[in-house]
Amino acid sequence: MSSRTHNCGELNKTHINSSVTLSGWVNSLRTHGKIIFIDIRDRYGKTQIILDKKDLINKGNSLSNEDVISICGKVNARTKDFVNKDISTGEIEVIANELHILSISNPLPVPIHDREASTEEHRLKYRYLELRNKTLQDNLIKRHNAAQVVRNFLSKKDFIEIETPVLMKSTPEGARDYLVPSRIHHGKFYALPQSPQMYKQLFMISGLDKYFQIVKCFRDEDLRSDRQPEFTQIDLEMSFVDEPDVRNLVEDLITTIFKKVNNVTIKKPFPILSYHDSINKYGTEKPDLRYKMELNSFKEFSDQSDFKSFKGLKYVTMLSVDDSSHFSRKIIDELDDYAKSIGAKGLAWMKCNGKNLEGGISKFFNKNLQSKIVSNYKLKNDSICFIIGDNSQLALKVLGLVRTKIAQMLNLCDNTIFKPVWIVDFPLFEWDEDQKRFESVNHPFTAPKDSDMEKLLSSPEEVLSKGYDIVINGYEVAGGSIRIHDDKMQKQIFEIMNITKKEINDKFGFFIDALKFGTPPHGGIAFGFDRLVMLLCGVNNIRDVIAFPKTTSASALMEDAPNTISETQLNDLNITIKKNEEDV
RNA sequence: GGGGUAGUAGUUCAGCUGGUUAGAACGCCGGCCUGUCAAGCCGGAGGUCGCGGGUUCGAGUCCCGUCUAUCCCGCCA
Repeated sequence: MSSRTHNCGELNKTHINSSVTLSGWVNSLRTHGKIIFIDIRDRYGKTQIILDKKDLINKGNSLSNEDVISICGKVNARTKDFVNKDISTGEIEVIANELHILSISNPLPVPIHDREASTEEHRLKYRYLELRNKTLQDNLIKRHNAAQVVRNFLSKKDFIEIETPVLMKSTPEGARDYLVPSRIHHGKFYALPQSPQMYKQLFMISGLDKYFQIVKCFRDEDLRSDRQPEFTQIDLEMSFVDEPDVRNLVEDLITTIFKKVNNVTIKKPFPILSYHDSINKYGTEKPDLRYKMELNSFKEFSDQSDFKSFKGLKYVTMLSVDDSSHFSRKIIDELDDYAKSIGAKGLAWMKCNGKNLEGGISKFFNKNLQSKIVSNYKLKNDSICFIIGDNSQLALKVLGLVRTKIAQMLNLCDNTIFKPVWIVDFPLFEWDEDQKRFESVNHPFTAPKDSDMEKLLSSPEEVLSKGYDIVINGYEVAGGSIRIHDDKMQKQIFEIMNITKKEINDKFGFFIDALKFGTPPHGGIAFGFDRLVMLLCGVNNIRDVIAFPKTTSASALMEDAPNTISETQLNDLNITIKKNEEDV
């Protein structure tokens, strides 16, 4: 009775006069007294059903949207005037002989066909209903397709997918771990993996020279529109490779995914940008190259001006935009507020009027200096310059974010265009002022550049790494490195990071031991799979490509997680919950 | 931890400088209707204005606090 001969999206002229059974949801209902139209829907499409027999009409009058029904009937050609070009089955309709009501739906708390017409709070609470929405279903189908392409592509290249533990050891470096208390070992905890980093390197030591996995990872940090606490990586590692080998493979993989899933051709090889250049030209290590608008050092000119706020500052950077007509005083003020909200002292500006500058801080620059600026930066007539100065790289960072904001304002972000870029030559370490020690920029297993080995002890801050990120349209889509495969070097890196011998031994001893038993040179990369799917779907929110996402406070509104647990459960784990001061 | 935005019917919103009984659309319930496809027409039900304080003769509206969602900064090796 509830079986179906066809889905709701496949009937067409070739099926005319056949007897069919369709099952699905009542998408909409149009009652006309002696005839009722029902659009029946499943994930494949919609089909119009006709009820014109008395007993069926009685039954049909009791239906409402989202009831689940099954109908048997005959496929009928629609006359020309009644063809519906908007749906795949629009040339036919099914005249019902039988109508079975399989399930009655309550009125819905969220509309299904218009996702915008409902707050996210509601949509997440009733996510299973929102997932009836076609766009969201299409996103999940695209996600599936991308995963299939990855598995096929890598399998053909002799990679094998191996699962790694989800309950692992907590390590001190990196993001905050999600922790799982042990029942058997009171007072001890497992950590959920931030990535399977050490396991995949151990596979290389095992001789499983090409590994990959599509795997959930967990980081207990605050969320963003492109960041969830649990997320999926395409993780891969290979032996006997150097940077170009990994880059070639990854470029092949990415172009294959975009071709097969979206039928988009991306040119190879991808451009390569050093970390240093990326920061100086775009103020970020994840530049969006769909638009140009590069940052320029302005220090040379600001130092000569009478503008005291900028004089002698270490970083003064300038961004020029061609058409100043988009920038009313109100818009400039908004950009200024934005720059201030993210840490700048302010956003200075000047407009180019032929050979001279006007408005904003232009009065602090004499005419001679003004024309030098115009010719030096080849400023176009009617362009506008935005300038930020600071004694730290914050100036670059903020102007980089202003650049992104302006691009959004000017609609320069076309989601059907994909501009990948490799970011390379990262520093190996950065100085952590709070902890007064060096920390890894990537992770502590990243190899230093061969040419920088001598500087490792004398000036660690100058050492570059064999790390690489791939950025597409301003999203960090993948990151990886060539790893250290020498135990002494690995130990040395931990020592430079001022991790005590005991801690190295406790946390990483097993791993450094493993490196001693014949470790091939190896390297790899991990993709943020959710972000990749975001790009494929043309959306800018990670929740739109995850079936059951978390909110920005890391809770699940539908099932209400996280939740409190019973005394019994706590007792099993030998855990007591501390009372807040206010509660006492 | 910090900043911005939002919270009024099942849903999305309106509600002016504080002033009778808080409105609309969609949805829901009842009725009419043989060609609609966001069907149409008539009628009806539906509200602790997120929560807690305060100011006031009077608060959806003003003030303070708080919660939730969202965007951003910090954070995310």
